[in-house]
Amino acid sequence: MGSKQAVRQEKILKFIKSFTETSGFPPTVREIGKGVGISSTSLVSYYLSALEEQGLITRERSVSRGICLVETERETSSQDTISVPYYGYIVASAPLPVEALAGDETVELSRALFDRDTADLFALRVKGNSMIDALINDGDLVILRQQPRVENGEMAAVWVDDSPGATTLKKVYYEGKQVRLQPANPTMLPIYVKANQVQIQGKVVMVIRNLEE
Amino acid sequence: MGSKQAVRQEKILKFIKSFTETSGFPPTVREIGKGVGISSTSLVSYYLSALEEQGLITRERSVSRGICLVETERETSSQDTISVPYYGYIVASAPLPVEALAGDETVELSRALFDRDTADLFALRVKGNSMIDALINDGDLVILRQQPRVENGEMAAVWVDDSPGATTLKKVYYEGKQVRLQPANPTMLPIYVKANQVQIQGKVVMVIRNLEE
DNA sequence: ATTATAATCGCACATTTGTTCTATGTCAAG
DNA sequence: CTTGACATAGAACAAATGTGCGATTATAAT
Repeated sequence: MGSKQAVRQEKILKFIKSFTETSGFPPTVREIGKGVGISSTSLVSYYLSALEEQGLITRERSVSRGICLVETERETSSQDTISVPYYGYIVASAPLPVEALAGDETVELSRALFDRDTADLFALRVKGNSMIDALINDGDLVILRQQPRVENGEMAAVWVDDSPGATTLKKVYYEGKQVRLQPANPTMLPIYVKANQVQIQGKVVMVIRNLEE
Repeated sequence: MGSKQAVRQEKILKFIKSFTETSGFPPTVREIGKGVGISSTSLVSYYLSALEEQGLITRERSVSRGICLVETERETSSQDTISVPYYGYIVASAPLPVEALAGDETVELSRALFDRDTADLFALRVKGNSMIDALINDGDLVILRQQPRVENGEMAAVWVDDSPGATTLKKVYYEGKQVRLQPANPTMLPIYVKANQVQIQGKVVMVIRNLEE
């Protein structure tokens, strides 16, 4: 079972992968040791031999950094990034052009971030801070799943046909003939509208805020 | 004109690429020499320096096989995910174990999301909603860049030595001998602490909220 | 407790490898 | 022809690095 050895081997594998990705070349025995908390080069070598035995890595004898990860099918075959179509900005003054700009631009995301299908996703960037009540700020990237209905309590991009004439991000609750649009921020009050006046554009599945650009 | 030097540099470049692809790690100076027909290590080093000057490769000083091809945009898109070490939760009761759990788990992210280096990034998951003032909610994944200082106004994970004894995410302003920790939410008031009482754990570069899991 | 086995460390050694310094060869411009 | 910049070797050296061995400690089985 999850013996200490197995855990460490896993740790070493991860380290090698991470190191190689960031540095451009594999780590040395000593670097691995430092990376995973082993203070003996021979022990690292010991584990490396075990990993080689298992066919998880390849080693060149007496060659510095002579370690090569054996890629698994999953990592090799299915690309681990997905391209999510980017539909531009979501503003509080116009409906979403859901079909219009299809395929124009895309946002690259790691597939590992998502559990379900990634086919019907699309992305929007938030303009203005009118959605701060949903913990969403100006410039945030919102990933949505295109669907006409959501579960109670899920956040969605909703187009309110009526007075405010705006698409916003709110938690949606179906309450009989009306719909309650609940801001994510609990200190703010909900809005009630008739069920036929709201149109679900998609369900919010992820929010990405980049502070560094 | 296609001087001999240019030809050889091209040859070296090709060799490095080919070698790296087949071996899984970059060649040594001597291997390059043998590969392109140069019998002097110093000459290879000489050309390598030239290539580095041109920005075509990256070299780590005194590191065996410390050569890294500078990837062109096209090639980059193939290996476009990075592994960010995941250091667990950030809670309001203990400092970050920044060094402790190195390499334990990782978060896979698309490199395209980042502009700068991705080497010194790490990830934390937010526990509790004590940081809702920073537009960050329970369960959010925060990507930080490990650095001891931030620019005025940037959001950082700060460890306040004093009374609250907590690590939180705040916008940091250096104001003489004291530091102003400004919540991201403009409706909340800042906290002032002495400069030597705060310790910057890292700068927040991205926030990822997954609503679907 | 005792024993056997697995884990772990420290160290020393032999290579490997990057760097540097000096010497030599090439070749075109003055 | 001389000069000087470039190109090339080669050797020498220090640092980096993989490997092997013995010793020690932990872990599990008896």
